[in-house]
Amino acid sequence: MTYGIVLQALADPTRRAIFERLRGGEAAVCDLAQGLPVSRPAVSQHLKVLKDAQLVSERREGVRRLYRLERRGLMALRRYVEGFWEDVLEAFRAEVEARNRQPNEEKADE
Amino acid sequence: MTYGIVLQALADPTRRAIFERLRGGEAAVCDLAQGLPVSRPAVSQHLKVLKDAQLVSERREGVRRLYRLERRGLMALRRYVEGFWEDVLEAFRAEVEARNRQPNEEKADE
DNA sequence: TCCATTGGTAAGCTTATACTTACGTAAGTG
DNA sequence: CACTTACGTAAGTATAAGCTTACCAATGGA
Repeated sequence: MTYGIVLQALADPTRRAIFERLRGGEAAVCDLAQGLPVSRPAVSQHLKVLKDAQLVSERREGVRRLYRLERRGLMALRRYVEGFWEDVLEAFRAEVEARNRQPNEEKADE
Repeated sequence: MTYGIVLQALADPTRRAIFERLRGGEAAVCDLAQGLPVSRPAVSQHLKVLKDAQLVSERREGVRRLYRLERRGLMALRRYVEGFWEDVLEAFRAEVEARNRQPNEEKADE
């Protein structure tokens, strides 16, 4: 049920840019803000959203706060997508099979 | 690059409800609207967004339009998530390994 | 202690978005 | 040919969401 907040968090392009930037390892807020077309406070706000979605975590080091990827959020999203994917594949297989069985009578029972 | 529109489409709870409802097979717009707390036109608008994201497809049958799950959109999202997931796991493994190698000198090269 | 760096938060603005009602259209039915 | 059913779209509105500037707290030198 927590994948909703994850999807919402990743829906924003700026937030995705931050998230994907952290693939390269942890980074401080000011570093993230550089290279983005938005202000540093905006980045802070985005990081809060990502953190609430458990997509990133924070670690203090002196004055700086280093953000890194956090597995939980992505894991939740992954579970959701994979589960759905299985269903879709299964439905697809069933449909193909049904079509092969009765190639000329698709609407037999309607 | 098309996963952005998919994420945005699935970010909305009502849209997710429609999407998940279609797990059970194809359904017409009016059927979808029943069981949702929004009007039928709202459902139509949501379906358009889902269709643009290639998460659903449409089929006409008489007056009705039957919507069903479409694999492309979910596939794009799946690729994105899986790729990211691999990276995260890899980073995690590398970190654990580094920690095991030098248990008392985490900040050796800083 | 004073100042610089870092970053979170508040307040306000502006745009995006999800909703509504009203309307037009296409396909079946008497 | 009316009439009904099922939908999409247009127009308008209200709330959400992302951005900005201004401000405050905490840390680390000089």
